[in-house]
Amino acid sequence: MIRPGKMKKITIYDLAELTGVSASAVSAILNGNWQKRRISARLAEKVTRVAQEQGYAINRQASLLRKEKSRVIGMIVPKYDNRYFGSIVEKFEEMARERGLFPIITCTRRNPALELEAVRTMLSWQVEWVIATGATQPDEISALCAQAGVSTLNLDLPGTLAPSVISDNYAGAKALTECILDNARRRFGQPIPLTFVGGRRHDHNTRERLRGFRDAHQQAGLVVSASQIFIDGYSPKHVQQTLAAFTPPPDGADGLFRLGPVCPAAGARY
Amino acid sequence: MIRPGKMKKITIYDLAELTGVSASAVSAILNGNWQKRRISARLAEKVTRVAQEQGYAINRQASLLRKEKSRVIGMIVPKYDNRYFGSIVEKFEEMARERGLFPIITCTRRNPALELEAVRTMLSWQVEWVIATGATQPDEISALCAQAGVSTLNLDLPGTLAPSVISDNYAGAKALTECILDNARRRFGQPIPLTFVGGRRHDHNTRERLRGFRDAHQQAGLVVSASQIFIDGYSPKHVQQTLAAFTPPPDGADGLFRLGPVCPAAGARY
DNA sequence: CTGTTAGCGCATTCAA
DNA sequence: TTGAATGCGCTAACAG
Repeated sequence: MIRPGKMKKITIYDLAELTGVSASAVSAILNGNWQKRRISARLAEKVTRVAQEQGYAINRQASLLRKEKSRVIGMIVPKYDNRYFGSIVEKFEEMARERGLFPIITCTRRNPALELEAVRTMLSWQVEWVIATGATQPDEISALCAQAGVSTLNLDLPGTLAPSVISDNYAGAKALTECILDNARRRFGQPIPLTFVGGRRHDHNTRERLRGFRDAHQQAGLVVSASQIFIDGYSPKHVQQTLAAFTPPPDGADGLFRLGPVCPAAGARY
Repeated sequence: MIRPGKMKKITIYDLAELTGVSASAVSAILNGNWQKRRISARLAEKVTRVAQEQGYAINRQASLLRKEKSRVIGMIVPKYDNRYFGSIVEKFEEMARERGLFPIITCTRRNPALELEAVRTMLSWQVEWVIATGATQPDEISALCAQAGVSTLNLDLPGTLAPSVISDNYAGAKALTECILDNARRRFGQPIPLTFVGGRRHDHNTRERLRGFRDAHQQAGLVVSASQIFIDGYSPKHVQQTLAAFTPPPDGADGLFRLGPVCPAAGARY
């Protein structure tokens, strides 16, 4: 078991002393601009080797303080514990790394206050961009970031102050509903209205899905009554409660499905 | 649509000028030690208000450069896109926040090189602790961190250089196997050997689960042959290939299950 | 080719 | 009660 002592962290000055070069030369070499400064390859190699040996790690704080660009990109996301957002986050991280950016991600649990706090924290870390995924208050976030000269992008839920990238929840829900209604018709000889469970009443995606659900019914000549709509949140607990209290209406509407998020990463399958 | 201009970020010096106080007083006030410096409440209130109005956000880089503790904690994790690790990450973030720590998380995809690169990056961000979750090379990570005076902890996969927190995969797999063998005996009147699919050959957890699997068979008087063991990785693709090529052995071993991770967050259910 | 210098924004002495 | 001075580690400009 290693007992990490309070060893002072090694700096470019230590490296300079160890190699007999100036600190600025060490900095240039370690940043890869040694050719620009026409430093000899032999020297560059030596410094690099010593840095390696000493386990030198640049101090990002000091480096960023001096530079004007941070190359830090932030993302807020409602949940990690979720295939949809999990894959978004994983891909985001990969893409950021590919572009030489440092991603910082915060899970904000659909909590408006937490979202803003997380964004404020990101701003204090000098992020250059913020991706707000499934944010409950995308415009508040954009406004806060704009104040600091930081660009924002909305993902999954749209806002009005920044570009938004969203799935077509309307078309997805409509296509899915049509498909199930068709199946029901084939099986039972008549169209049977379905029941809508899950989502959040003020959530853009839920509204879009509900709209698709309604339109598909209407198209099939069916009427959707309020008793077929259960919008009580996404959590399994809420849905379970809804289902426990559920009694199929007498008119035969016993088709039941839960409409969850459509996952673009996996490709939409209906 | 907001067009974020290149507005210069506001600093404590700007705030000092705006309020007619010195920068050091602003710093003290914004950090909550204004009473320690016996600054008048009225002044403190004024500075706080102006800071709010101007949307001031402390520059963490500068702040951390000056202080000796960063209160940054790092976690590496193999996958986000996974209920098990997703819930670990979410909880980790929550607990870090509760303690006033700033969590940075990196998804390393069970890639040893990526793991070390991620840890090096974390060190350059001055993390004070690193949690290595499901790391393929926990000891390399611990050594690297120890060199920088950073403490490590292994989660899910054990190491020898740092404390390790792991699930009891042996007991879990044994109990599960026993249960299925018992069911099979009840149903078919005789014990039928099972087939083990998934996992990684050099993975501690896989070995433990396999050990439990074997011991449960032995206890039931069954012999486990190599043809019953398919350890080809965790990815669905690999498992699918294995299953496609799978032909039940003639001795009746057609019981088949996939042994995945045990999820402590959800409670182990057998 | 290489070293010296001057901040980046902040927190912490120390002096007033 | 308060402000001026200092330096954290690094990079960029400039002077050799």
